Amino acid sequence: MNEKQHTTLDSYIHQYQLEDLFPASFRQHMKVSPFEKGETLFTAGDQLEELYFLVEGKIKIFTLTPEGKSLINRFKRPLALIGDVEYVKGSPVLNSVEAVTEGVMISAPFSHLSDLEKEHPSFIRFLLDTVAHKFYTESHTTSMHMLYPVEVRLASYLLSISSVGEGTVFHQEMRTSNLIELAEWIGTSYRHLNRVLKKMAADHVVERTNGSVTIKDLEKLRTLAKGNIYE
Amino acid sequence: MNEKQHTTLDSYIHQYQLEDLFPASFRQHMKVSPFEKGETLFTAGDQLEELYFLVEGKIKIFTLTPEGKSLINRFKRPLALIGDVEYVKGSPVLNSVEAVTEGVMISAPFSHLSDLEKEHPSFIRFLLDTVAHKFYTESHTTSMHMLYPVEVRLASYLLSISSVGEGTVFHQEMRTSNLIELAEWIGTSYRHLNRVLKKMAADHVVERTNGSVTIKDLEKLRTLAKGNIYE
DNA sequence: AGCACGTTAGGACATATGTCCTTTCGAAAC
DNA sequence: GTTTCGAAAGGACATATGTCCTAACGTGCT
Repeated sequence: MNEKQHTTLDSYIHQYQLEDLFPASFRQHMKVSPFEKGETLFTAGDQLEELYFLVEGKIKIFTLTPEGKSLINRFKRPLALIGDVEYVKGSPVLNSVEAVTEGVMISAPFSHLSDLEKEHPSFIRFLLDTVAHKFYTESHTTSMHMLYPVEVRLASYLLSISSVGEGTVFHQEMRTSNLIELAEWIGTSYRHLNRVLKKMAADHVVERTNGSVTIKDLEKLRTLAKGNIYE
Repeated sequence: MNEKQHTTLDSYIHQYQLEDLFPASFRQHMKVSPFEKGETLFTAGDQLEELYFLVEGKIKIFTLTPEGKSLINRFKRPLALIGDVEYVKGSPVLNSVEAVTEGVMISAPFSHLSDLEKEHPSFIRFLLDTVAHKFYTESHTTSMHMLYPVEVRLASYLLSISSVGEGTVFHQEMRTSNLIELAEWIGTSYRHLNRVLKKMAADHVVERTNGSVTIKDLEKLRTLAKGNIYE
């Protein structure tokens, strides 16, 4: 590892307060890997050899069926772990991962992590916290996806991205880069998403202008979401 | 704790090889709790105080919506943990739990588990393994539920309960106690399940006699399942 | 301007799935 | 044997969602 990389690694570790997790002696095993927008980072079925930390950029985790359908499981921003479950279970990659923006990951080989576990049990606790949280949110969204129609899910999504300060409504745009992606995230077809959006627009819940969607009536949205919200 | 309970607790711990996890000194904090068939064990939103181990019987984990719909997340048989994620995250119970049969759970208070963590780090590793596995299966079934129609899910289910010895097909009955429960498990309405079953029967994939379903053509079933299988 | 391309928007139709209701059926109770 | 009751089976209809296709639109490029 060259000097530049070393410096970068340390600064990321400092930035995210990972000093306790990775003692200085361990960092020699770690790597810094930048990635480009749109790049395929991992493919379902891959056998991982390292645990990755997303420290910059945005990625999406998704499932692809043999028939070509895709379902976005979640988006991730720093600080996020990739490969934690795979490390623990020793199983192949469950979902594919793609870069939504450019970014950076730092990584540590599985082979050295088992040593780290022994010397720093806090690392196991860290993994446990991470995986438990993943399970919690996954379980929550699953129930929602299974039990409510697209309209409710869309309303929940819109609520979750509208940062509502006390009473003041900031009309926000969607965070997904486009409607196709949003459809994959909500778990429906683009066509159907469009249909539901049109209905919401007709009911003055949202407004569509120039391909962007703006929230008009937060209260109606809350009613539609039936108390559900993403994450 | 009386003598009887003590003996019972020890025998369960022995049976499931939990000796290393719970040193003798810790066992005084543990309880044995039998439960009846149909009993509601936990309700979503409860605040848990103990970690439970299912050591006998069968339970189901499910979600209830305010509208009364229910979705079965999974069935569990010994040895299974309940409350692991809640313990780690300190959050209220995510899903309701009901006893399918009578059974027994043993439990340990959260308050003492943090001590156990310090003295026996292997306990954390045990939790991590458990939660990682839960996440893995949850994620798998989620994708399947979102991406495939009921017919595929039903075929997968039937495959997963048909223990197929080399070439020999054991025509098995379903493990869910009835079709209503099966519908909740697959994530559809009873009516629709019935419809799909009828179609499968018409195609000679299964046979329905006296309310029980028998697998007739394993190969066709495999084709229908498209390589998916539960768990 | 004119073209290329990805995104947005929506019509027409097919399919998947849900809701409500009625009938049948078999086991258990009387 | 008759009654009772929950589960099985399915008809009729409504709704949710998917598929295929076409058109409009905006942005960047030539």
